[in-house]
Amino acid sequence: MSADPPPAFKHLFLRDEDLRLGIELLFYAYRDFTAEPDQMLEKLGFGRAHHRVIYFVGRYPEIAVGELLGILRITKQSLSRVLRELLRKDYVVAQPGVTDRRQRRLSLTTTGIALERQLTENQRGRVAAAYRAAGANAVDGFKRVMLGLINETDRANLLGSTASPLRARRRGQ
Amino acid sequence: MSADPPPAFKHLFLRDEDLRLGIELLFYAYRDFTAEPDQMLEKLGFGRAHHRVIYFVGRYPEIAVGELLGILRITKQSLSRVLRELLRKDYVVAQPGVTDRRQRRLSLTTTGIALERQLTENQRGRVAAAYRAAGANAVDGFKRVMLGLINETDRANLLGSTASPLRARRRGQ
DNA sequence: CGATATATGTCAACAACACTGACGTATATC
DNA sequence: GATATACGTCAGTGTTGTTGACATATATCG
Repeated sequence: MSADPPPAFKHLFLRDEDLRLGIELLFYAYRDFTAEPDQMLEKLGFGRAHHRVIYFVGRYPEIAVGELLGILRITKQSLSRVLRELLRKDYVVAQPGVTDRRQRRLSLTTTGIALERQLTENQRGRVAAAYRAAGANAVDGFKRVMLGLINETDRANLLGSTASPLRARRRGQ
Repeated sequence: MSADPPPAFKHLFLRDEDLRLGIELLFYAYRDFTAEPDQMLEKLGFGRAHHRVIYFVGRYPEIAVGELLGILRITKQSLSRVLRELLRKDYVVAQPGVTDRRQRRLSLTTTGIALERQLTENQRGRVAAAYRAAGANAVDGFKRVMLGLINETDRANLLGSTASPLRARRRGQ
């Protein structure tokens, strides 16, 4: 057991505790935020990766594969496995791009939309409850800090919320 | 393309966009928050799971295995693999509990503390930057919303920050 | 004291999801 | 026509999670 810090370092100590709290909030919030949707997905034979794809395809209809990769930051091989299932089971459809026919532009089917709604409902409810409990002022602060935690590239994109998904650099090959 | 919502639903629409933004902030923040430490860990032959163990053992020295499991919400078999490596490579030490000698109470070694610091430094810096950019008021709001996203059990525990890790129900067997 | 519960560990098998490397095809673009 | 881009596949591998079964030491209760 170490003694309390001398008064001169009190500020520094508090700041460190504060930063640790921030780190932990991220961990616990993400853990609890994903737990229930994960359980729902399990019953359908899907995993969290499927959720992410369904979510962002729902968010940006007609998104190109490359754009999706830029958001998820995974390799095309990883996406491929998940996406193939979603296409085969008719949750997602792909159609050639209009201006660039090499692209496969992804959208949710009616089934996909239903699933997306069901999955996201839980998270939406959780966010709504937290917003309500904290108040509008706190929500503003929440957003500002969260944006500060996110890399430049996507930060701008999230602010102009109607904007199209930014083309971020992909990983690997 | 659907038209703008009629004025009567404007509020509802904004609210929905707002909740979606909340969901996405969580995703992007967690993604970017873990990316750099993950890269560092990779060089040491460790993964994110190792980081989590090192972090929480550092946070709660002499933590019992069961308590750690309650925080991480994984099975003891999952923890075992990671913990064994950390013990073998002398990042973590275990000593029998004083009052209950069945327990193995975990602490970081000097090496472990050094690694923890190195790993967390990045995240601490990220949080510090976000806090600084957003301002003290926003930080308060951030904490309140984040706490609202976390399940009851751990919420109380996070507020009294000097408290010992709560004994949460474990999963599986 | 003996029965039972608890804290922890191990072995084994399996699944989800990430990665690298290599290579193929169609379409754009210079 | 050459080259770059968007995308896809096959194959192999590693980390991290899961279940199920079983073992050991210590605590606790009747």
